[in-house]
Amino acid sequence: MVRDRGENGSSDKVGTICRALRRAIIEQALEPGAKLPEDALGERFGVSRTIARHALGQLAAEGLVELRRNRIAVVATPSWQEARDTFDIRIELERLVVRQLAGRLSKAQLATLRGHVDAEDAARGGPDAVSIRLATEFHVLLATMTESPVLIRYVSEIAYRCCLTLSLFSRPHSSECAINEHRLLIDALEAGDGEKVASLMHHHLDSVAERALVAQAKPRGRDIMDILAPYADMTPAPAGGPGRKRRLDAAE
Amino acid sequence: MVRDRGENGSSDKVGTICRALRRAIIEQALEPGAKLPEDALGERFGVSRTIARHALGQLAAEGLVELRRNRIAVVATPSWQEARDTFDIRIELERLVVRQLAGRLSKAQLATLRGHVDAEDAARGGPDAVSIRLATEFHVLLATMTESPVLIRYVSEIAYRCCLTLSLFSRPHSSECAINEHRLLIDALEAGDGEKVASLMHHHLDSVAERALVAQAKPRGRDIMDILAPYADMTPAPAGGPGRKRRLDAAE
DNA sequence: GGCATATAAAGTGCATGCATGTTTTTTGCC
DNA sequence: GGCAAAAAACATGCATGCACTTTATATGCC
Repeated sequence: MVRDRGENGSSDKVGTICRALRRAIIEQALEPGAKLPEDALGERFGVSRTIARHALGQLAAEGLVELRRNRIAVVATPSWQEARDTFDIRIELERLVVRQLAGRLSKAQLATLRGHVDAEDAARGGPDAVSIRLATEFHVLLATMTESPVLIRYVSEIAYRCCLTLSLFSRPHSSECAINEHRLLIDALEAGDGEKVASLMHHHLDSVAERALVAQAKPRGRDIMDILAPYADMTPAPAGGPGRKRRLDAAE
Repeated sequence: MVRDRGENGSSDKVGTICRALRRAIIEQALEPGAKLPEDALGERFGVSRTIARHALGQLAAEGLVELRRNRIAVVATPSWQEARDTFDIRIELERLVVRQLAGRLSKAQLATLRGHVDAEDAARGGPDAVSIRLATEFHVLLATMTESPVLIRYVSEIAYRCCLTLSLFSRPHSSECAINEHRLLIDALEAGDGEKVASLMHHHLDSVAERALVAQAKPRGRDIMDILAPYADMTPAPAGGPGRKRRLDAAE
């Protein structure tokens, strides 16, 4: 019932593409700056450019994609400042979530949450991208339990944006402590002290942001100039030239 | 510079339509439930259905429009519960805004704000719709001064949704006190105590919501059954039949 | 050979057309 | 005249086509 209302409500084709792209983005299969040509998307998903275009529009409204007139759409590349601001908003929103949830979750819901954290635990050995996605989905799951469509939508949206940001700024993802914090959060929710759990959430998100955005004034390398700086004085090509697939994509 | 990034970034045609519709909605020129056929919009704005459709998609993403498959799009009709939730979110977001702004506004900015409130004052005699719009725009103006694109976007979006809600639930708009609260807010912002002004904002929005949503369990009449209840036992038609223009529109 | 310019390729911006589904009107029946 | 079914009108869902802009490639000049 409460479902949907995250997409636009239009067809399912647009929704499908949105979901697929969203997931690809937050799993870093599509890195920030990666090009998203309408034709390619259309062909890939078996629809016309019209639909692909519409999907890109939705994603742009969510802030996951950047649309520039007459230019190929690209995965959004939030600035450090935007990242910081986004986290600030997220903190307030998620404080609201847990305050509404404290002491009001059923046993089944608590079990669901703990199950999810177990999944996070299980994914610890695997690729970073999956860990980040699962961590994000934990928060979305929490929001879903408020059953407030508006809150669900905003938390999801902003959590995905934060996810994108994390993939941009923090390469060595340290999710171990985060997982533990998720467990503490669930316990506090069960105990039921609203302010206590709000404060826990605040510190949790604060430290996630901190771990990622440690006083880094610039993105860690999305800027082509930064990436190339160390190589600037190397000789043109170390003979391994021809086989190099032209696969830059991200960062143009 | 910081401008835009509220639309989608695509053409300007889509943006123009979005702006126009948004304004029409928050001024109640288009009431909740009003139909928005693609052809009509396209013709009105001199574009094809494709563009009108895209614009509707954007507005749906903002929650101002409801899109149902194969059905004419309509202006959103938020439920009472959604309205309450929306205001809760808004409170947190705007507390964030004023906390960031407290003591940091230039003289020019303070003057701009006071000028806006003067405009609100001047509009007191006029139509309710304009008062509501101006009050909403005051909050958007505040958000803009944070220069945080993310915050600006979310506050604007949610303020417009609240605006829509207000038009739905509170007919006798009592904006006089709100205007005064705006002045107090500005003074507190100038003084610079972040927590003080956050608390002021909290109470301001709380009372706005309260004035509008006073324990009303259902929308004040958007439901056709409610509207018709008092008339249910009247005779079919009091002879004034033929001339009645079929102008229901809202509430189908 | 290096750089500016011209040319081709690729991509978006947008309107139009047809298929399909929904709403209203008309028709037929009682 | 009142009601149910059929048909017309209406509206969306989507693909395709063309014009225009940007980007990549090739050409020509020095």
